[in-house]
Amino acid sequence: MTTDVFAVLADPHRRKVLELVAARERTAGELAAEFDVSRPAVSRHLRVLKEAGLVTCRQDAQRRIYRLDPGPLTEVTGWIERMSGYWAGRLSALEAHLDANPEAPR
Amino acid sequence: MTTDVFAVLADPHRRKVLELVAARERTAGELAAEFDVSRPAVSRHLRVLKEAGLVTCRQDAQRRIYRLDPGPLTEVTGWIERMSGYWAGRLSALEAHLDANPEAPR
DNA sequence: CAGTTACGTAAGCTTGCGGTTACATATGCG
DNA sequence: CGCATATGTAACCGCAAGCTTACGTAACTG
Repeated sequence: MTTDVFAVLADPHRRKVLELVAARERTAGELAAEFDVSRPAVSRHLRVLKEAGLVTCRQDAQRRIYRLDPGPLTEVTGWIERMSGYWAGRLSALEAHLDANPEAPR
Repeated sequence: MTTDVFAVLADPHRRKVLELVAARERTAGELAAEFDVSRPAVSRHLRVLKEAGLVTCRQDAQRRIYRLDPGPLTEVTGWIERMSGYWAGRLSALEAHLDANPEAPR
């Protein structure tokens, strides 16, 4: 089971599914109609998204209605923020260095 | 050439490279030493990262020194923010509906 | 210049992922 | 109950992605 959110987001079809369910919940059929690939393929993507916790699914008669759960996305934003944090720290170190060695003043 | 930032971030090795260069720039050899895979494998990851614009590379004698460029990450954060925006809109629509039909008041 | 260091590239192999077709399951309907 | 609708599962296939080994290429070093 692929539980890595980054890997799940790597597929454009899955990202489009998320965009679609972000606005309003949709049935599997409605979602499948938006893609050029076969319905089983979409069904697999939905399973992957569900396993990753990015969508939830409730049943209404024969239909399965999918809804976005943006929770796991915090793993991504958190990682990027940490990166940017380190990056900012590195930059300020560079600035300190440039301040101490002003050979190319702005 | 894979220019899709999401796909580039899908690989854990590449994410670790980014984490490593986020703190301070590193040579290809330093980076390779941090992984259990062969050096050519790391070299390929570096190429992918470079093509995606996530790292830059300058040469110092025989060494290649890699540095983070967080710029392309905005594509990811932007996408997630848009998602969250739609999500929030959907939520407020739900809230409006609940306000208009208060059959389960809080 | 010959040897070493530090990398990247090429070629080939393997595996995993996404796709399709065919089938199973479950619910509503007459 | 029998049929249609809606959807997931199974089995199989092809290809792209990542890994490895072997080799090519600069640049420093004595």
